[in-house]
Amino acid sequence: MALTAAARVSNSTGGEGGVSGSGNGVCGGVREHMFDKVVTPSDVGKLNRLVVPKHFAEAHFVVPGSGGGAALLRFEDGRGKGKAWCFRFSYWGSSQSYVMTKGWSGFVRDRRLAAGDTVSFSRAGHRLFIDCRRRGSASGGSMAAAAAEASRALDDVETTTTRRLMAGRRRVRLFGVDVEVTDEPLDLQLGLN
Amino acid sequence: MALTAAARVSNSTGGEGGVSGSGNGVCGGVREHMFDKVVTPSDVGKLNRLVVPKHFAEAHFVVPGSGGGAALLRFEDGRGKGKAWCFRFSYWGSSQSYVMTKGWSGFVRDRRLAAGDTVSFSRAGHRLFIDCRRRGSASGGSMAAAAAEASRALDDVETTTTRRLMAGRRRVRLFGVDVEVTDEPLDLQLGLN
DNA sequence: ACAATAACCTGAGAT
DNA sequence: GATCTCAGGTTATTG
Repeated sequence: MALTAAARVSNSTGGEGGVSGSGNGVCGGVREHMFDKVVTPSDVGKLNRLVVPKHFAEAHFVVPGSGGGAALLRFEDGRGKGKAWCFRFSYWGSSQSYVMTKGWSGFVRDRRLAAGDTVSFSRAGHRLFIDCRRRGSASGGSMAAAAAEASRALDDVETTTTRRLMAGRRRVRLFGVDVEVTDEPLDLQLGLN
Repeated sequence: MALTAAARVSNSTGGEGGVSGSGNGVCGGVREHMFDKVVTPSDVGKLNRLVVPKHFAEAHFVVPGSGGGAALLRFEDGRGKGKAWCFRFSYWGSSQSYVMTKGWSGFVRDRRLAAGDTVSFSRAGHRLFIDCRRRGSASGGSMAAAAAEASRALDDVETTTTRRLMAGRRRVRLFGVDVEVTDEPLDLQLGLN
């Protein structure tokens, strides 16, 4: 029952599940799209939290069984301005949903995020990125709208079928690599901005 | 980073800052006012906690540097009925504030404390007292309203001017005496009622 | 299950 | 304007 289950990347990788550390420097030259979400009024309102659809959360961030621990995730600004955002990512058992809490409202303010806009999450290796676009605007990212939609649907199927199997595992995967769970506060492990 | 920093009274007193152990028994014949607080709706609501203004907390209860530890404090009923209340006194790092938690709601219920009422903390040596009065009522205690006001103002000046100097000290003062910090749970040191 | 406790977070106002 | 404080929220844990 670790309250803050910090995730430290280990080298005990098994099967890597993406593009990483191939031809480029350390890792993370290739930017791959993870998922989009059209934000709701609640996501940009006074609740100060973004609900991350469960299938996306479990597919891309963390697998249940990690103790419901929280994580401080750092997302670089997708526009490449060097700016970064740290969000607290956790699971709310009461509502059975994954959320970004601390830090989220800052992003909403800064980027003037409004209901109907789309937030887009992507990564390059272990580097995470966040970006957004106005409602009604074209995808504009690395993926066409149709493809994104297809990908989302695929995610849905995949996660719903595997969720039960995954639940209860002790192993933790974060961003496609094996991680170990510790009790140390995350602030010491992931630098805040 | 001790979570529960217990305070044990030692005899290494330096300059004592009040009236104590003069002509009466052991100590604590003279009742001196510490501070008042007009309680907010939150203080008497379902949050079950009393926010203790930082300058009062640091001036009268504990000095930062003790590790943010919690303490179980025993307050005798100011009306002298032999009744006593034990409150958990601690620091909430997230909101940077001192609070009374466990036990507080019992006092609120028993004394029918309502928003706008005033809680008054005083002491006689090491014996702590708590009392309250209805909103709009005169001071009514052992001290005239004017005197209480003056005392309060003095407290204000003292604490605001010395706060910066006090912050970061290693020494700990509790109720006017030097104390040493331990990691033992306080429940073993201060008896509950 | 529920209530009490503990901890965390943030906006607004004061300094 | 940046920092500090705190009222009022929230979730989480415990019994």
